[in-house]
Order: sequence, then structure tokens, then C-alpha cells
Amino acid sequence: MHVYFHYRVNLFLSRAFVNHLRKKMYGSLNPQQYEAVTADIHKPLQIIAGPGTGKTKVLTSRVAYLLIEHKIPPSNIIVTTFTKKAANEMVERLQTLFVKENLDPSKYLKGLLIGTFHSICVKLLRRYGTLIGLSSKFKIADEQDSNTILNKVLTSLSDDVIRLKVHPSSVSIDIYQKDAKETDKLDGYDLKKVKSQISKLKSLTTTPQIYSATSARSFDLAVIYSLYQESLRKHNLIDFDDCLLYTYLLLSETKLKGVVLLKELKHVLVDEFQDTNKIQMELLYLLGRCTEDQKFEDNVTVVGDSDQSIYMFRNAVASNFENMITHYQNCQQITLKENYRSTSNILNFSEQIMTQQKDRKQKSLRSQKSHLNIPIVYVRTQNTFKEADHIASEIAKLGLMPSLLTNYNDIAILLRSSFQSRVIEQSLVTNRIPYEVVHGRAFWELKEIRVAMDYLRAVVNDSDKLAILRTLNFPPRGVGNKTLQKLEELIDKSNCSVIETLEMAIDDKKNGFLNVKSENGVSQYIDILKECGKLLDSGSLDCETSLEACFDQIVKLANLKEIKKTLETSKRTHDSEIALKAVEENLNEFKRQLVEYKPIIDQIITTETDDTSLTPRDVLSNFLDSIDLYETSNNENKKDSKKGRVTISTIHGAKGLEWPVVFIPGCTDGVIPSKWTLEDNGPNSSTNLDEDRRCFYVALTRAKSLLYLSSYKERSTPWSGEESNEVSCFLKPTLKLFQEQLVTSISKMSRNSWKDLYEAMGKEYKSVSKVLTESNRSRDHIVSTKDFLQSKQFKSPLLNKSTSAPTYVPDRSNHKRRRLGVRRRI
DNA sequence: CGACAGGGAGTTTTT
DNA sequence: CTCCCTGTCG
Repeated sequence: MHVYFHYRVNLFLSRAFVNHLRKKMYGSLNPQQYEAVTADIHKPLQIIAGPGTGKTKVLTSRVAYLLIEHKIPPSNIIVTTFTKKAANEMVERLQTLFVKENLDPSKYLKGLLIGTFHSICVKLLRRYGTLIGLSSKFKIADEQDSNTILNKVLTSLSDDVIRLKVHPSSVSIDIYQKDAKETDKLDGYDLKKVKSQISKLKSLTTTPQIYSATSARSFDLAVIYSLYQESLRKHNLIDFDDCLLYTYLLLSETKLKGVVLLKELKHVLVDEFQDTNKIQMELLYLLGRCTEDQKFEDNVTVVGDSDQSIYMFRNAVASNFENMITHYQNCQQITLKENYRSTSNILNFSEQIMTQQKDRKQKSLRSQKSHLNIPIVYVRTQNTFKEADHIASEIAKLGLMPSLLTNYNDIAILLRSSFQSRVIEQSLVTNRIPYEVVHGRAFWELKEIRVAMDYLRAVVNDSDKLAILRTLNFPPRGVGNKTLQKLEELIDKSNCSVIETLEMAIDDKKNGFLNVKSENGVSQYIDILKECGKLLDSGSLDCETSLEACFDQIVKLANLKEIKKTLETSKRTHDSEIALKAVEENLNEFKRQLVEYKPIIDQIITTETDDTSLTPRDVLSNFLDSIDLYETSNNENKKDSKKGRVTISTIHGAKGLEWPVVFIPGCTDGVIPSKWTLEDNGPNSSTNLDEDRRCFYVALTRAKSLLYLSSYKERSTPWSGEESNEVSCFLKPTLKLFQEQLVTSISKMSRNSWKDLYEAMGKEYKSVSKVLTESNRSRDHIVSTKDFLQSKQFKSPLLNKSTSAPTYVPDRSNHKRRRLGVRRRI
């Protein structure tokens, strides 16, 4: 009643205002977008949004529509995004939207539940996990933790289990090493394979109990799965997939009643729907049923594009689109067809590639830039060095064109695999082109980062057994493996915290539990932790400063900067200095992430946890969780230079992004599509090939104006000589069809194309002929790029001698500077 | 029992 | 080239 009244009054008072809003906020939407944003909110909705069709805009507007026009409280809405970055971006967009309309964003957004599926699930589990017997203090197992645990399970399997391998009614699943040796500790199991099978089971909502009760199962896998899960529980850990699995259990086992937070849930929105897996699909169905108000049942909106499904390897099922249609009888579907991103050449080219896939619905995207005719640049080079130099030289040329390119941020180089980056980075360095490698997990897997993480974990939680055992003797303090094992046994028996147990071991001199060397090592270690812990709790410093102080102290006391030296005592090349610097830079980057860490923009998610300042300890603990959820924000280092940097990223990392200029090197069989896909002759081979093709499609459709493709004939690998490679089988047929629209370099483009390029880039056309003549004078750009750039005749706005080296280069530790292909003249 | 040196194996994509 | 594992020395 009350609510109803309130609603009417508001509606009455502000009709004019709402109309005004409608015009302003939705005026920029095209008819299909508008339809999607304002579609019946009491029905399930699918929005099929091909590349560049304004997906984020539509999703954001729909959230705003729910908040403003339907007056749904933000805390009754859940939005799942693919990454934390995407979540932050949405919040930002919403904020600006509200600010523009003179509305207080915090009022409209406070309590909005937005984030990745995983982080939302963890939030629910922290609050309601006890309902399904989960400790509220659980931690998330990182990759290392779950590897250690699984490894232990596999090394201590009893003979009974091993005998199950050959049990006649056991379903055979490949979880074994290729050529197991007699002496193998893991009894012939392949840790990675086992892990991925367990992960697969979890993604299918299969618990160990369910799996063990299934008749068609692998007998030994069932046991291993149970043991693994048991061990996680003993450590008070949940792994990555468990975040979803436990939430699924929480919501499905009638316990739902206890989940107060979701009783008034009124809408669930899912971004990047094509990348959801089975359990996420099920979670969506469950979430749709949480509400106690029937009117709001099944109010879900999903957005995605099955052509961009590139996470099948992570158990994503693009057929969730069809699944959803069958699940709801009244599901509405709206397709967005206007493409605002790419020129029609790029769009047609990528569509042509996709027609190779069988059983695919043809897309009829319309380019809003169809009047522009800019060719696609394609070259086939002799080897990867030449390819890299070609890229550098083209970037340099772009930079020299009068007022065409004002910022390197407009350029991206997209790779299928991260190993491709090495050669390219070298060429960019030589040519003084600033770049930035967007690192996915790679950064967090660096030794120094992992160790720093473990120390932080040990400081923040004196019972983090795994982290403590890993750091206790790293760097070496005289506590060897034998002692570590003994200590672990002691810890497992003890009721005290891990650190207390260690202290007891030191004091227990009568039994001579530790030898002198070990004793010293352990007490030294405990001192380090105490010392650093003090800095966290001092209270006199503000949060950021104490976190920074704590981190610095860890680096200092644990001597983390010397890590590389510890690891390779023998090698003393002059490269060790470079390695040292790299370690230092990486640690600094990590520190920056720590100090600048913010949960999700401005903590719109403060709900009822009193935001009366979290202690440094809490913040640190949240930070560590967010890393385990792969939630770290990619650094946005825009401030350090007005000229920006070229982005180097994997295609997977480039999802949802766009650039005016995109390079896709390695359009070569073995890279795109990858070697593994090509060599696979199994039953899934064509499905896998399709996924690689979609990956290529995603890469192509990131480009707005200028698309560069290249393939190479040979790749020399340091330890296996030369490999020769065909042009990508995706590209071959299409190249012929598009012959007319291809050039080998921008210097071969026609005058009209140049004009179009300038227009596409939003710049006023300036004659480029002078630059081109000069550049053509030297016969071979590849050889002369560098000299050409340094010639005084043309001052590039983008290049100068002080261009700094890249901020961060992933583990470049010992790599010797190779002589670049540039030098091999004649 | 711990530190160290030398051999063998291995390279997708990541929430 | 670099990580991990194993065998030997102090």
C-alpha cells in the first residue's frame, strides 16, 4: 500500500520530468536498442548483440531504465559482468548518466549488486554460507593452493584406489600422463588433466556425492574428486569453481528461505552470456526464482553473441541461448543489427570468415561507416622477425602522417598466444615505440609476485598453512623439506594457529624437535611476520600508508628483490642486473595494485556492512580475495604519457574492447588456428576449430578503421630449429575473395582511401604524399625504419628520443637480446 | 638434513 | 630458455 502510494505520487509529480529524461537518456538509442532497453521487464529477455552494436550502452541503459522508470531499488538488481573491469566500466557509465541528469548517483546505485558471477557468489556465501555448513571465514584457494592439495591427494592414493583404474565397469576418462614411469609419484595421474575434469564436473553442478552415485563414472576420478574436496574443506578453502557450486547448492536446497538478501530480488542481468557455463545458467534460473513477489519472477535479461563465444575450453556453453528459450516459454529475443564500430570492409571480411562455420545463422550487420573504403593491410613475411618489423614500421609510418594519429592508445596488437609477443616487443623497443603488455594471469604467476602474495597472506592470517609452509624456507633459511614435512604434521594435529604451533615447536627444546639451524630459521621467519604485522595494526597511519609500509617491510626483510639471485646462484651474466630491475619493477607494480585497491568503484556495494573505515587488515584481506578471483583491475597507466602506448594483448584479453588500428600477426596455421586444434583429430576437432575461428572473428571485429593482418613462413624456436607454416586456413579462401580490398602497406593506399582513413579516424585530411614519397625513397622500409625515423626531415609528434622503455615486461629475466631480423641485410 | 648442480621435459586462450 | 626433479656433497 505504502509503496504503491509513493509510486503514484512520484509518477504524478514527475511525468514531465520523466519524459524529459526519456528523451535525453534514450534519444541516442536506435529503434532496436530502444526496444531492448524498454522491453517488458516482467519477461525473460535475450539481446543478441553482435560486435560493435552498442551492447554495453544497451545494458547500462536498461539498468537505468529499471532504476529510474520502474523505481526498482538498486539492491534488488543483480548485474553480472565478465570481468571486474567491465563492472567498473558499467558503474562509471551509470554514474555519469545520473550526474548528467542532476541525479545523485549514490542514491540510485547504492547496494546494486554488480560484479562477476564469482564475486557475487562469494558475497552471498560469506553471508549465507553457514546455511550449507560452510564456515563464514573460508578463503579462496588460488591456483597454487589447489595444485598443492590435489598433488597431495594424488601422491597419497592407496593401492585400492589405483586398482580402480583398471576396473572393468569404470568409464575411462583421460586423466593419465602420456608415458607414466614406474617411479612416478603421482601414480601415473596427470595433475592438470585431473584438475580440468574436476572443474568440468563442478561446472555441471555435479558434487562428489552425486558423481560417486552416478553409474557411468570413472571410478578412480570419483574417489580423487571426493578426497580433493575433503582436503579443501579441511583447509577451510573453497576453490574457484566452488564459489559457483556452493552458491548453487545454497539456492537450490530449499535453504533459499534463509537468503534474505535475495527475497526482494527483482531483476537479474547477465553480460557476455555466450561465455556462461551450465552452472551459471542454472544459477540464473534459480536467481530468477528468488523473489517472493510473483510479479518479478523470471525477470532476467541476458546480452551476448554466440559468434563471440571463445571460452568453451573453460566449459562455457554457447547453446545456453537455446537452452534459455526452451526453459522459458515466454522469452523475448531482440537482435541488434547496426554496427557502429567498423568500416564495411572490416565487417564484410569478418563475416566472410564466419561463413566457413557450418550451421551458423548468417549475420546481417549493417555498418554505419559503409561509405568509407579503407583497404585491409595484409602481408606474408619470411619469418616472425620480419613480421614484427613490418608492424613497427607501419606504426611508425602512421605516426608520421600529419595529424592522423595523436595517441598510441589508438593502436592494438592482438595475439592468439602470449609467446608471440617476444619478437614484437623487441622490434617495438628498437624502434622506440612505447607499448604496454596487458597481462592476464602471467603477471600473477611470476615467482616474485607469488612469494609476495604468500607473505601477505601469512601476515594477514596466522593460520594460512599453505602460504606459511611455502614461505617458511623461501628464501632459504635452513629449514629443509624434511623439517617442513614434520612441521606440517605437527600443524595438522595442533589446535592452535599455525604460527602458535611453530612457536611451540621452537620452545620444545627437550624433544629436540628442530635442529639448531631450523630453529633459527623458523624464529627468524616468525619475527618477519610479526614485524610486518605490526605495521598493519599500528593504527597511527592511514590505511594506504600502512599497507605500503607493510609491503615494503616484507620486500626488505624477506629480501624479495634478490629472488632471481637466489634462484640461479651460478649464473652471473650481466643480464642479472636486468633481471633485478625487472623484479623490482614487478614488485612495484604489485605494490601499486595493493595500495590503489578499491573493491568496486566507490564501494557502491556497501549495503549494511558499516563502512566505518575498514582496517588495513580487512582491506588487505579483501585485496587478496580479489586476486584469487582474478579480479584485479588492469592497470590504466594513461597518466604517464600523453602519447600513450600501443596495447599488446591476447585476443581473449581484448574481448569487448575496440581500437581504430588493430594488428593481428601470426595468421598462420599453428597459431590461428592453434597447433593443438589442427593436430586434434578427435570427435571434437571441428568444434574446436570453430572456436578458434570465432577467436579470430573476435580479433577482426575489434578494429574500427584500419585492420592489419600478417602471416609468416617460418618461425625459429630457440630449441627446435625452424618451423615452416602455411597461411591460416581461415584466411586463405577469404584472401582471394577480397583481393581487391587488400594492400601490403598503408603506403600503397590510394588517395581516396587516405581521405577515408582520415575521416574514419575523425581527423581532417592532410596531404600525405610528401611523407609517402620520402618513405618510399628508401626501398625497403623494414630495413630502414629506424634510420628513417631518426632523420630530421620529419618530426613525428609521437616519437622522440626520450621515449621511455615499457613499464613492465613479463619475466624478461635472462633473455639475451637477440639480433633483430633488421640486421640481416642483403 | 639442507644446499646446490646438472639433466630432462615442456609452450593456448583465463573467470 | 627455464622450470622441476633428482642425485650428490658438505
